[in-house]
Amino acid sequence: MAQLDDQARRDLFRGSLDTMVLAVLVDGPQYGYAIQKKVREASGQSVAAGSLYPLLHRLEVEGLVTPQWEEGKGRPRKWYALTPAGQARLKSQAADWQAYLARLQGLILPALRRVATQG
Amino acid sequence: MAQLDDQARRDLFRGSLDTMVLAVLVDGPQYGYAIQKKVREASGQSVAAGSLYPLLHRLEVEGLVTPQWEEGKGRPRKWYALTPAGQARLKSQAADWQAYLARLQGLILPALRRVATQG
DNA sequence: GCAGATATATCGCCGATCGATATATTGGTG
DNA sequence: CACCAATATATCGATCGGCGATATATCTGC
Repeated sequence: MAQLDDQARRDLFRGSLDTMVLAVLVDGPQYGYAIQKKVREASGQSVAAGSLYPLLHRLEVEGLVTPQWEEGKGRPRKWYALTPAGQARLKSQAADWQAYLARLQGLILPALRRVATQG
Repeated sequence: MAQLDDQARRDLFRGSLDTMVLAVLVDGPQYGYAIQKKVREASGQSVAAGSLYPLLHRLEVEGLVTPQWEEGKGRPRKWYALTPAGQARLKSQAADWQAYLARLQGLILPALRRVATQG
């Protein structure tokens, strides 16, 4: 992927970051820092800590995830687990996302082909 | 597609509306109201006029589209044509979008399958 | 005359994402 | 020991795009 300018990178995540985080949690509880790395690996884009932690707080307030502090060595970790409501949300949100993508592809893919032959 | 709440619709568009509008213009110049309808048909989501017209002005300021007033019966129409810069932008932006999508699918599709079997 | 579709435009509000910053612990290097 | 990088969570203000509301104007049909 080409290097995106700041605004484009910002806007790419909009609409999909919530879903990505919920999707990461399907395989079991994760803590913020690990989620950040997983999202980065999956998307190829860095998520700012200033985006992720407020997002996790929002998901918690909505009852989609539940936190669990882990005391141990180093800075304590806050593990987040998907609630049943979170699973339901992921299901509908990811389904909506798929439907939206399918429609967009019907517009963008032909446009890409046309512009490739023109310019 | 299920009915998206306001915030979800806002965020979905935020990362793709520019690209959609540029894609619509690949097939030739269009005026705002017609673009609005085409985007609605393509995406299944309504674009607010208060989103579209400022967006067209931004694209114009960036030199990605050029306007042309059409005098005639009824309210005059402002036709927008894709510039070479606009074509180039569409090309790179749509390509970035494709790459990003491909990566996301690798995360979200397995998650959807897992959550479907769980709950 | 009046409602509704067509058509463009602007305004202030909202909120997600960001970079910067703070805080704290651990491990490695000089 | 001092210092830095990585790990780890958190908050703040700035930014900026999409939104609903509103304004304006023309045409058609009732």
